Amino acid sequence: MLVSEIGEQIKERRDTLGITQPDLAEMAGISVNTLYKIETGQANPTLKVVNKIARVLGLELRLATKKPGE
Amino acid sequence: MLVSEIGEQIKERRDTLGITQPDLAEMAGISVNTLYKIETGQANPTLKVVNKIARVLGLELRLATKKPGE
DNA sequence: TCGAATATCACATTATAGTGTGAAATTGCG
DNA sequence: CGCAATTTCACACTATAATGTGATATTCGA
Repeated sequence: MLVSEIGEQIKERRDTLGITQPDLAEMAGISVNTLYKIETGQANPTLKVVNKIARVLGLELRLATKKPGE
Repeated sequence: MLVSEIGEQIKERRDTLGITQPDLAEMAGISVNTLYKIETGQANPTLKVVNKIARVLGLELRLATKKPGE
């Protein structure tokens, strides 16, 4: 999964939950700046930061075996 | 998924494939130092680095919806 | 058991992720 | 339309991930 795709997914999920960037950033304990950059694919975040965001969004980072088709 | 768990999973997979740290590092285009730290849970890697390693190991980073049980 | 391969570790340096500030766009609702 | 909330953005600064080097441990097969 590309970094930019992770960003899109985060934005999608955030919109679904009706949360603003400042609110999600606050809840995740990161800066709005960082969140904005991640969502727009301008960042290469660390696992910790992605995990913080994921937890708030009810998502989870996984390292899964890649199947040929996907 | 915790950072340390990602490291364990990477080491497991690497051992399964019978690849050495230097070889995996070389194939992934990162330093042995970085790989070692990730495997031993001493690092907080970026998505790019994890992706590089995952590709070589036939793994894939996913942001999945977390289910209540897990 | 001895030696080569491999893994662990410390340390200094470089590259870059993350923050803070403040301002400009954009969106959306009254 | 106006106005407030939200998002996008630039810039300088700080924190830290990643590298390079070299040395020490550990593993493991001949």
